[in-house]
Amino acid sequence: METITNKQRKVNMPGRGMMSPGWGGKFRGCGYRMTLPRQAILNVLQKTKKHLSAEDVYMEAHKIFPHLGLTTVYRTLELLTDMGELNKFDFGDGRARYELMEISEEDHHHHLVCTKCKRIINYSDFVDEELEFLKRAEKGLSKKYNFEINNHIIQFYGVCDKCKKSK
Amino acid sequence: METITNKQRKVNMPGRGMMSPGWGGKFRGCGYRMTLPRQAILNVLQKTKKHLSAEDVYMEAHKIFPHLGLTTVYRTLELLTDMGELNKFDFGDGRARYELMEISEEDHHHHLVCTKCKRIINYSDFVDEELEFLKRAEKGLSKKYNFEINNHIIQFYGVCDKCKKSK
DNA sequence: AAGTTAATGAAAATTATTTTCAATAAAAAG
DNA sequence: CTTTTTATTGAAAATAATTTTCATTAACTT
Repeated sequence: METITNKQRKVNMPGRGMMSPGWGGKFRGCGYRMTLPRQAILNVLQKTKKHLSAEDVYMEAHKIFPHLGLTTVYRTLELLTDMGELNKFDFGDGRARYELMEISEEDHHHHLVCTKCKRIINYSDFVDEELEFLKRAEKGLSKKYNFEINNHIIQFYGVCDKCKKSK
Repeated sequence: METITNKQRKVNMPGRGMMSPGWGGKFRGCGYRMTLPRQAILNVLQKTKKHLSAEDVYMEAHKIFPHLGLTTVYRTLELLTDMGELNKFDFGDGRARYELMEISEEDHHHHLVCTKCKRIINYSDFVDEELEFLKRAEKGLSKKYNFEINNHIIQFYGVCDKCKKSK
């Protein structure tokens, strides 16, 4: 596990493999700056397929950039969410959970949430018919309510296989 | 605004008009008891079409049953949610919001959430095609993952009419 | 009417998240 | 490359929603 220090800054800057290019531009395009803490946080978000909480992100990013503070994690997650680059979820366990858009998009899925054990199952079945439905709904809704739709969430709640068996 | 006192208990018990019959039975069927605080809370939930927070419910129910405590509101809302009688939502404003299943069902709708002003628009368009999609998804998912689906959430996030205009 | 036990409310505790503010470091300017 | 500007940072304190504790009360049972 390599850590990022200030001296290594240029080596680890976007476009050199550690990071998909473009993040710096995205930030700067919105008037923000690309910083080491933000890089570390993005690295963590890009490497996982899990739904991390702010604390989870902090623990992981802290390994790469030890000086990182939890506050900065919260701020960065909020920023990315506002920029539309990050999906924020509530699975009912009392903390927000996050997933990069980038990842949701290349692997379009929704969630089955077990209300007993809080397990999350990603599913990507029915994507075709779902996209069909979503496309029409979005078009119709944005017209009728003059509402600009940027994102959507579909979640099913119920009892998972394991919890059904352990009853 | 009438308040409920202990002396009025029998008068106000379910089945006498203040309350749709059956709540007492539902509670007892699950091993719980029908109590005055719960009646007051249910009254509030049944009278509104808004998405109330725990605090909202407390303020309203407190008018009917002044001895009520906020803790009891939280407990009752959790209980009803676990019983599958109440939908719990997170619209991103830092507090949970609730809506009786009873009401969601008789007026099936989903939500447009404005990420700028947090306004919630209920919509019930596309319900037919949606039901079609949901029915198939639920059947397929419950078979493939052996997941018992009890509920679902669909939310669209974006910018509402007013916020678009005030840009 | 008395007994059993779930439910209650006040206060304290917990916990995720936000705010404050002086110090730091990106990007811009010279 | 140095200086300037200003966004960003992290530690600590503050906030606010929700949960827990525990002695008391009141639903339902007998």
